Amino acid sequence: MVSINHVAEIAGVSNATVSRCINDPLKVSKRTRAKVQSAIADTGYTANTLARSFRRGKTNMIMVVIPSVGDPFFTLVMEGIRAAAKRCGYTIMINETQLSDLNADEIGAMMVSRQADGIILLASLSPFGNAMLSGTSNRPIPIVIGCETVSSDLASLPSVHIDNVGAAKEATEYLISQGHRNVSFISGPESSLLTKDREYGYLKGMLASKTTSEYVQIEDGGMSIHGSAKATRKLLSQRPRPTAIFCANDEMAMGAIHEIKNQGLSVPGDISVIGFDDIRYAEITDPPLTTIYQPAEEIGERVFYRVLRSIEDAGADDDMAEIVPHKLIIRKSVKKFDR
Amino acid sequence: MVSINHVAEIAGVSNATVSRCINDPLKVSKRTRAKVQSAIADTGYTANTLARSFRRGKTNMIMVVIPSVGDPFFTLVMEGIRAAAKRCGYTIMINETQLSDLNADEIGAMMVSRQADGIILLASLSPFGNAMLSGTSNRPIPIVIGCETVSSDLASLPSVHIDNVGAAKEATEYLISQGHRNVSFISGPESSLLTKDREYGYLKGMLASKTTSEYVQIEDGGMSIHGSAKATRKLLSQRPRPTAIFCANDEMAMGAIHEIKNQGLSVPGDISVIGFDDIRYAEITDPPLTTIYQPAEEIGERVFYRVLRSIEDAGADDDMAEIVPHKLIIRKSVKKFDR
DNA sequence: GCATAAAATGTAATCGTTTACATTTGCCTA
DNA sequence: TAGGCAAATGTAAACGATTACATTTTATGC
Repeated sequence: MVSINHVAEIAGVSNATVSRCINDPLKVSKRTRAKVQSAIADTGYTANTLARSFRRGKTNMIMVVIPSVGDPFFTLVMEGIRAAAKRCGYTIMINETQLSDLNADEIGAMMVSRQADGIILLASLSPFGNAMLSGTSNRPIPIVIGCETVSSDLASLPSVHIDNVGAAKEATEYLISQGHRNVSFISGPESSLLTKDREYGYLKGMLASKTTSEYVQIEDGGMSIHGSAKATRKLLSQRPRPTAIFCANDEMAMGAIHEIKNQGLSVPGDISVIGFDDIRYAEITDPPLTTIYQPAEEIGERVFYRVLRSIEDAGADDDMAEIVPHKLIIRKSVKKFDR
Repeated sequence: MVSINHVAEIAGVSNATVSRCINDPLKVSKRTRAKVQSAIADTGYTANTLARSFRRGKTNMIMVVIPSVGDPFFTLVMEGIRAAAKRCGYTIMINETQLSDLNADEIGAMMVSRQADGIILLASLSPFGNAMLSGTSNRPIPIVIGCETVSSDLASLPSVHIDNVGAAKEATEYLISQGHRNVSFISGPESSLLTKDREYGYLKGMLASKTTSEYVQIEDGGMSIHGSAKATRKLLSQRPRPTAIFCANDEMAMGAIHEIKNQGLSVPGDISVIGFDDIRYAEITDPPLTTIYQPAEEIGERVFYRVLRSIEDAGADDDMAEIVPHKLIIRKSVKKFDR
């Protein structure tokens, strides 16, 4: 591969001049600049990014960790991140890390590998205790959590997300306001703290109502269609049967609706369903899904600027959670329950 | 940050010894190894990946370019890639590049930036002519295309995909075998060559039948739910109305089904719908979607090994297209048409 | 105990950039 | 035209790892 030195030789200047030509063209005279530029064109030279990042100690890359490519929720979050990153001259790299693999050590390793200037974590981080994460001071590179929450026991990290507890409580209260008493919740895996928050919100909502506690029922739907279908099957076999099911995300709501119909029941005729996230499929499910909207694009944008600020001014690092507003979107999957 | 030299100093050895301790521990005596290891533990040293990759001229990373995070089709492809990469000690980085932005120059820039040892392109590459791509010899790093196809006019690239033309023809023929004559096709944007192949397969299928040419009808659905809904609206307003709609992917089929129902028609009662890809939602649409299955995970695996082979043995580079088998999955969105 | 081979370690160059500092060139003014 | 200053360029030292080669230490056989 052709290096800066080849170019320098061909142009008849020193490598420093070539470097300046690229990074600070005004510092070199018009005449030499022309020479260098033609040498670059002739050789087809392109800078070795690795060498440059190494020398500069800066990659101008932000790494985004997501649990799964193919999760429709991330489309808009990424759009927000990408747009902001582009404006600021940063490149985005995505690292897909299955929820199960994700632990503090791995994230620590990423942070320390210096391959990115900052990390955006669109996933939860359960098994804490890694020193790297505990204080703002000893993090090699800044990290900000988006959408998810963070356990506050051992450590906290800067984050941008909605009030998951409040939103879930709101959804539950909506069901109750529609006359439902026997409302079940389909939850995700333990590892997702966000899901636990939503579960907690559900419990708070149920508690606030005058529902008897026997109606409070939580099944694990594993954040997947099939898991949710299975959980739904179990819920539907109970007597008395729930009249409404609240799912911790839309994907599971889709699974629940499918299973309910499969059993010959109707949504919302027999069972009402409510989801969470407002992914793009929510409006085309049959019936269209009532759900909680998250301002995904805005979260993406904010989370990026948050990382950026920490990169540019290490002192600006803080551990605050930034809460953005959510919204209950009423469609057709919930019906008044009157009996 | 603590470098290898700090560690060396603390352990009382040379940096070369520390390096050997890390990369080839058997080459250093037990006693010094212990000293070095405790020095590493004390200092919390971790190697600077950038420096290492730069020096070695190898990053052990493969970059996967996908048009959109949040496209459910990629889940399984990525799973295949990731599993294979893990086995082989490679890290996967994902670069989300919107279809519209994707051009040969950008890919060329990536190739040349040396930030990855190879590229997997899960997207098409339309505006050709970049020298970087034309011959196997002058590609800085190997690139393999997965799922998509490549225009063969100006250049060709190694690839792994199904026979899109054949599969689309098969789907069309299936509809015709069910008695349909007036079959429309909802296509994607020009930039996706894969879509064009499917369109071509549709045309071949229609041609092979005795359908009158007035029944051949193609609408652009832009690969999105809304685009497809709009295209469907247009198709449904025609007289005679199509009795079946074949969509270039499942997402668009979901949009089509939604729109058909919206108009008070039934699927498959009034209109049959067939999709493409067999994403995870295909079996829970209402009705479950008849579609073409792609062995996504296998494609991911193969495409990875293909890149790997080129990395390890530059001579092994070839421009062959590897065709994997597809399969028509019959569910409930197509009904016999008898009149 | 000595010669010799093998194992362990050290020395220093190297990868391709950037950049502080030194030097040269060009220009202007007195 | 000398002197002085600014602009342009060059020189060489980093950055942090790896590694070919040189050197030292250890082990082995007689």
